[in-house]
This record gives sequence, C-alpha cells and structure tokens, in this order.
Amino acid sequence: MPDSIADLVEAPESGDASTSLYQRILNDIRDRIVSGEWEPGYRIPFEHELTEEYGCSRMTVNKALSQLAKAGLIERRRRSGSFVRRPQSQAAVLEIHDIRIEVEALGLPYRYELISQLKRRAGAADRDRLGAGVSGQLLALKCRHYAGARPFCTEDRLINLAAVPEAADEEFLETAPGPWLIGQVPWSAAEHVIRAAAADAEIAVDLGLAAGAPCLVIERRTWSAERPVTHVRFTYPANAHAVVARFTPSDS
Amino acid sequence: MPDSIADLVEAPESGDASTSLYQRILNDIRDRIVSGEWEPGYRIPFEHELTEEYGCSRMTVNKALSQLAKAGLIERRRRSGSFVRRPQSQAAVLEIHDIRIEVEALGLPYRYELISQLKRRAGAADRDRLGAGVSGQLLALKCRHYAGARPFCTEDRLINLAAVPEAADEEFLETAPGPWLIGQVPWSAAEHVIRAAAADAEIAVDLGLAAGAPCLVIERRTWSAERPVTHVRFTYPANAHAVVARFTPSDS
DNA sequence: CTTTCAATTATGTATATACATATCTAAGCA
DNA sequence: TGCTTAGATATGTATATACATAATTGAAAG
Repeated sequence: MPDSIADLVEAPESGDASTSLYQRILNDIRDRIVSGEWEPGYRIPFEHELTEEYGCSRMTVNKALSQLAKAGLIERRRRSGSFVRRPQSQAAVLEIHDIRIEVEALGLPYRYELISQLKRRAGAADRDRLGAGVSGQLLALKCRHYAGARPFCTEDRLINLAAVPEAADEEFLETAPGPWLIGQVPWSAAEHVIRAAAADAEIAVDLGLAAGAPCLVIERRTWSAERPVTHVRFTYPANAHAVVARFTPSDS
Repeated sequence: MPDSIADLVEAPESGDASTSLYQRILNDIRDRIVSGEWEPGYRIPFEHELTEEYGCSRMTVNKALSQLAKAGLIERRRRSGSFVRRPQSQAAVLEIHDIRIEVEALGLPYRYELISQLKRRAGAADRDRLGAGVSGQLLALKCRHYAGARPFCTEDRLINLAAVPEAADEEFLETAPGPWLIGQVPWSAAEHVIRAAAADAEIAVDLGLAAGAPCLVIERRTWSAERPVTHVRFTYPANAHAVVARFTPSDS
C-alpha cells in the first residue's frame, strides 16, 4: 500500500490526554522525523529505552513503532534497531502548495485581494461542501490571487467556525485565509478533487475570461481531528495552472 | 500513506505457514472484502467470533482488525461491531489508471476502440513528450474509451519501441495499450500532469463535444529503469471525470 | 408516552509474560 | 588467518488479563 505520512493519525497536541499513549509515542517520533530533527538513517531509541522514557510496557512502544514501520517512516531490523527511512516520495505527491509560492516560483509578483466576507448559518449546500456534521455558524470568503497584474485564480472558501472560532475576528486583509488557517489549525486529513469546468458568469468576470472558458478547479476539504475545518475551491484559467504528481512505486 | 488496500502486506497464500496469524486473519478478511464477497455495510464477525474461528486470543484478532480499520477497509463501532466501508482509497487513482475499472465502477458497460496506429521515427515533438533521450522508432496510438454509448475519454499515446519492441507486433484490437503495457513492462517511475483545456477540433469530434468545450487532460509519462516507456494523454469531457486524492488517518 | 438511567456489549488501550527469530559479536578451533 | 559456533540482543508474535469507553438496549420513573 502506498503508505504515507499523512495516513498517520495527527493529534493537535502530542500531550493531549485524550490521545492514547501509543498514539502519543507515535506522534512524537513522527514529528521528529518529519521536522527533520531525526534524519534518514538515524537510529531511533530502542524499544526498551522508549519504554523507560514513557514509563510504559514494551507492547505499547512496539505498537507505535510497528505502525510507523508499516507507514514506511521507519525501518526495523532485528538486533540492530529501528531507523528513519528515506522519504518515500508518496506523501508529497499531491501536496498542493501555497499560492504565493506558486506565483513567486513563476517569477511574478504576488498580490492577494479579499472580495467578500460573510458570516452565516450553515445551509444544505454548505453541508454538502463541508461535510454532513456541520450545523452552526460558518464564514464564507471569496478572494482573488494575482500574478503580476493578471488574476491567477479565485478562491471560494467556507470555514467552520465551530472548529476555528478565531476566524470570526480575523480581517483577512493582509494574510490569505489558507496560510492563516495553517497557522491556526493543524490539519489531519485532506481530500482533493481536481476537475475541469467552464467558467460561469461570476468566475468569468473575476478572472477576466469569457463565460464558458475552460478552467481548472481544485477543491480541498480539510479535517482536523475528525472535524471539518474548511472547504476551498480554487478556480484557475486553463492555461495558468497544472497539477503535477511524480512518484515511483513504493513498497512498504 | 494514502492508506489503501494495496498498503496491506499481501501474502501469496493465506494459509502459508510463514505468515503470522494476525496477518493471515487480516488477509482472509481483506480478500473477502476486495473480492466483493462482503459488500460495503456488511458486518464482519465480532472479535470473539473470530477468536473462536481461528482459535486464538482476542488480542491477535484485534491487531488484524485495527490495522484493517487504519487502512480504511473497515469501520469499527463500539457496541455495534465492525463494518465493511465503501471503497475510498484514491491513492490508486493516480497509480493505476485503468479506465475499464473506472467506467465499470460507474455501473456502465465499457468498450474500447482503436482509432489509429502508426509506426514512425521520433520527431522533435515526440521527444518533448517522451523525454529527450528517445531517438529511434516509436508507435503512435489513438483510441477512444466508451462508457455505455457515450465516449468517456480519448487516449493519445506514444510508445518507445526501443524500450518495448514487442509493441510493434501487437494489434491492440481487444486489449487497450494501457493494460497491455502494464503486463509487459514493469514501470519504475511516473509523472502526471493534470490540467484543463479547451477541446480542439479533433477532440471535439472524438468526444462529441462543441469545439472549445472544457476538458480535463491527464498526461502521464512512464519510465522503466530510467528509460522512457510511454507518454499518454487522456482527455475527458469536463463533466465526466475528476481526480480525487484523499490523505486520511488511514494507514496500516 | 416520554425521559432517565443503569446494564450490557463490543471495541480500545495497556500490562506482564513468554517464546520465536534474525542478526551481530565474540570466543573457540582448525 | 579463516571458519564455525555459541551467546547476546532487538525485534516479532501471541497470550491472558484488566479496565476504560462508546453505543445501544431495556426497564423504571415521571
């Protein structure tokens, strides 16, 4: 199975009392690996060392390490110990980057603009986008990202205020909602849908296209600890953007 | 790891003495799920029932079921039991792009049609698609895939005959080039580009669309041991297809 | 008839223990 | 020196046990 880093359950805080001990051990080790603190080849502590460190039994440590091994993050060798593996390229495959980075990578000046901001109760259409379990207040945002003088893409976003109440007080004048959210909420799961669509009247105006012009639409739903956080729909003119995914088959 | 079915270690035979017991239980259950014997929603036996069936302790059964749950194949509910989940592993979408499967998953009859087949020397445009290192003969194919009576997508493919000489003698009347190549050449790396485009005159005719209609284009370059094997461009009507990628807390 | 609450049930986690297995180290011997 | 062999060691799997937790059922109370 293409096992990946993202598959490991993410907990907001490693020390959270609500997470189980083995999950906390797993998160701690995974964090040190993905942060680069423990580089590929690094020998992580032996089971009996972790057993002491966390004051638990070997079985508990073993459960965490076995799962990290299945996830491909570490490799376990009898008698030798457990070692951080080279990243298996699979996790970053469809990682979709911050738009500022994308634009600046093209050598163009980036600019962001908030078009509208509306706080309202969730309706049926909103539940369809964010997920069934959303009922309370949410924030609907529309913005536009520029590459130089030309519109690069539009952003249509819903934020679940039950999950991120701080968003209600944020102005989003300087910082785009995407980067702001990343700083506020650690995401634990994401789903991307990539498709083509014809520009409707609103999008056509926003992007300076003819109505019906082909566009690339990238939708992303994000959860944090099982709770829907945000749904965002980026719409790009067809010629402005492509998604690239590169990988080699990884064995786990 | 976009955790997926393929992420679970596969054993040739479930009864193999070399596989551990929990792995055998895991394989047995997984096989029944992927074969369709146990459909989504089916309640798989309780832990205590499996415990009896395999004559082992609950911990062993629990290990197998927990991993299946992390892999997203089953969902476990306290007091209620464990249930087969709807398939949602989308990591395979990018990895295995067999159109027949996609179409049949929609419940529609699949049909494939070869439009043209041409053997020629590589030109500059071909090198652009396949990679710089290609100089000899190649095979250019165009085909169309149907879902029911409607065209589902077009396929425009180049095959490097230096890497796959057997392709020169293949008719491609029954088997589409994609599945045929997978059987011939083990691929070691692939690169995907996903974008939107307006249908040009040829595509419009092939797909029965108006010229300029929005389409989703998926291009894939494949290498085997550093050598370019094939480049393929699938073009879908915008409403026919979307690429989905889900990174979930589901790993094994 | 509805609400409340306790019992039941299946899963979730953690423990101590045991033995198997792969692999490295070092001692012993040719 | 080269080979074999016997520990030592870390992981791999399996067990019995224990208690926690979520969800559902059903009985009692209003």
